[in-house]
Amino acid sequence: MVMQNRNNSAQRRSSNYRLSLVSAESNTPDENEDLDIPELTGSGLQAEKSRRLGQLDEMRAKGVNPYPYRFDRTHTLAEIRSQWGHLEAGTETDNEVAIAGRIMLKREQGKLIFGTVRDRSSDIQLFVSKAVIGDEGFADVASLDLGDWVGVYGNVMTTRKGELSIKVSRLELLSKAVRPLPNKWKGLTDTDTRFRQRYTDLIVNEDARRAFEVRHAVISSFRRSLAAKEFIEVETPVLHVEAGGAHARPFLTHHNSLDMQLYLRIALELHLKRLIVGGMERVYEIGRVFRNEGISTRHNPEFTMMELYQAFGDYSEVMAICEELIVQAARDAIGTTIVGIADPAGVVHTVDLAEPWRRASMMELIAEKTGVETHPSQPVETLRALADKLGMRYDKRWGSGKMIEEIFEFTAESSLIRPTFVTGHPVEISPLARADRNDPFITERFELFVGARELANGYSELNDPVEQRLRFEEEQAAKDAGDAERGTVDEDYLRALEFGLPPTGGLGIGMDRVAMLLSGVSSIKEVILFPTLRPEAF
RNA sequence: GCGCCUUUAGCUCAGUCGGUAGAGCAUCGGACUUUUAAUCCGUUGGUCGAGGGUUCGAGCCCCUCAGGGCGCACCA
Repeated sequence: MVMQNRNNSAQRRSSNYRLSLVSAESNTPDENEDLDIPELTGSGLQAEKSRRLGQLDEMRAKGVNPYPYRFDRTHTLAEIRSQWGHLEAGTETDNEVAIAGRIMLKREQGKLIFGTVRDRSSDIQLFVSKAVIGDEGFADVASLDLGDWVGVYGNVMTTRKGELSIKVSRLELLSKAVRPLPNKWKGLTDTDTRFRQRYTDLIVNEDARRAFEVRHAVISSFRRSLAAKEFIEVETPVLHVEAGGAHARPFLTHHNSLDMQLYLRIALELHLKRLIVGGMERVYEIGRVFRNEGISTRHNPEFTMMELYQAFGDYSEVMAICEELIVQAARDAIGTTIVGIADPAGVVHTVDLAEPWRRASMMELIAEKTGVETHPSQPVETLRALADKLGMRYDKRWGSGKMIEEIFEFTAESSLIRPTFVTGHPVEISPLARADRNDPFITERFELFVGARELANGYSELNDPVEQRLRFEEEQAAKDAGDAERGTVDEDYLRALEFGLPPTGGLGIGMDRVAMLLSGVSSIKEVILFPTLRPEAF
C-alpha cells in the first residue's frame, strides 16, 4: 500500500511527538521501542510538522491560544464580493469587516504580503502592509502557512490593479494546519488519496467541491418538487428481516438482544407501499440502500435511492414525474437542461434534457439492433438460438423473460445515450410490477437509461394479493434453486396487500447517478463523499 | 474473481541501454511597499509500495504480495 507504508514511520513518530507534549510518562513499557525521541530537525514531512507544531508552542509561550474558541465574522466572502465587487481600482474604504477562512496562497513582497483566503462561498485577497499592521503583526502573518485557518479584521479596498482586497488591521490564527497542503498548482490527483482523504481533496480541488454542491442541489430540488406535489417524506427501516424489493445480494448483520439476523435494506419499496395501504397516498423516501455486490464506476455498495409511491396513479404517471424531477433538478443544480453525456466509448454527446424523452419497449430495441422480433411468450429455445447467434452467454435456468432482458442489455443498452424510457419488462423479471393491461406476458414497467446507465425504475404496482403471493413463491423457488439474488415470500407485505393497496404508481431513482449526470463526472466515487474502499493500514 | 495499467520527496511528475535518484510546487535563508499560480538568488528533503530473486551492480529485469485505476464478470 502506497501511503501507509511510505508514511508509517513518519506518522508513528508524529503521534509520538504529540504524546510527548502531553504526557511522555504515560508510555507503556512495550511501546517504548517505538517511542524514541522524535526528530525535531532534518527535513521532509516530519520536519515540516515539527516546525509548525513549534510555532504553536511559541504562541502558547506568549500567552496566545492557537486554537481559539470562536470568531465572529461580519461577512462571508461572497457577501463582500457582492457588496463591494464594483469598486474602482485603487479605492480605499472606511468599511471595516471581519472575515474568516483558510489561507490558500501567500505572496510576500518586502514590507507587503498578499494572501488569498477562501471560505465556503468565495475567496478574497488579503493586503497586509507592515506600516498598517505593525512589525509584530507582520511577522505573525509572515509565519502563516498555506492551509492555516484565520480570522481577519480590516477595511475593504481595491489594489491599483483593481483586485478586491481586505487591508488587514488585525489577523488571528483560528486553527493551524500542521500538515502541508498538496501542490497549489496541480492540487491532488492521486485517486486513492483523493477518496481516502476526501478532506484534502475538498480543500484543494474545486471540481470535487462542485460535484457535491450539485449533488446537494439535486436532492434539495427533488424535495421541493415533491413537496409541491404534496408528497410526504418518510423514513422506513434500514434493518430488514427480509431484504426485498429488488434483486440483489444483501449485507447481513446481527442484533444482539433479539439474537437475530437482520439484513441491510436493498430497496425502499415494500415499506413505502405498506404506507400507501395505510392511506398516506403520496409518500417518498430518500435513503441509503446497500447491495453486497461489485464496486465499479457505476456501483458503490451503499448508495442513495429516492423512491416515491402515488396512490391512484399508474406507471405512465410516475414516468412523467420522473422526467419532471430530473429536468427541474438540472435547472436548479446547474442552471441549464443542456448536458454533455459520455457514451461508453467516451464520446460526449450534447443533450437537452428538456426535450421529450424517448419511450421504447425492450422488444422494439432488440428488433432495432438485431432485426429479430422477440416476445416473452416465445419458447426459451427460440431466444437461446438468438443469443447463440449473437454470441451471448446465458444461464440455462433463465426463462424467456429473463432471456429477453439479457438480450436487450447485450444488444441495446450501451447505445441508450439520450434519456430513454425502456418499457415492456417481462413478468418473470418483475415480481412486484403489475401485468400490462394489454399483454399478460409483460408488465407496466419502465427503466430510465441515460448515458447507457440505468437511472430509474418504475411501474404500476402489483396490488392483487393472490397474484403477489404466486410471484413471491416463484421468487422463493428460484432462490431455493440457487439464485441468491432472488426474493422470498414476505408474509407481512402480503397481509398489507390483503387490506387493499389502491392502484399505485411507484418510482425509484438512483440519486448518485443523477448527481453524476448533472455534475458531468464519470465515476460514482466522485459524487459519494466517502466511497467504499479497502481499509488503509496505518 | 480475471485481464491490463499503475505505485519514485508532503504534493505534481521525470528517470534513456541495468551503473546506487532529478525537476516544479511546498519548506528553510536572502532581496523586494500593489502582487495575482508573484518574481529572483540560495537551501533542505526520497532508497524508489512491501518482500524475494537474477546480476559485479536493480527505480529499471523476473517472481510473490498489497493499494489504486480501467475493463470484464457480478450488478432487474
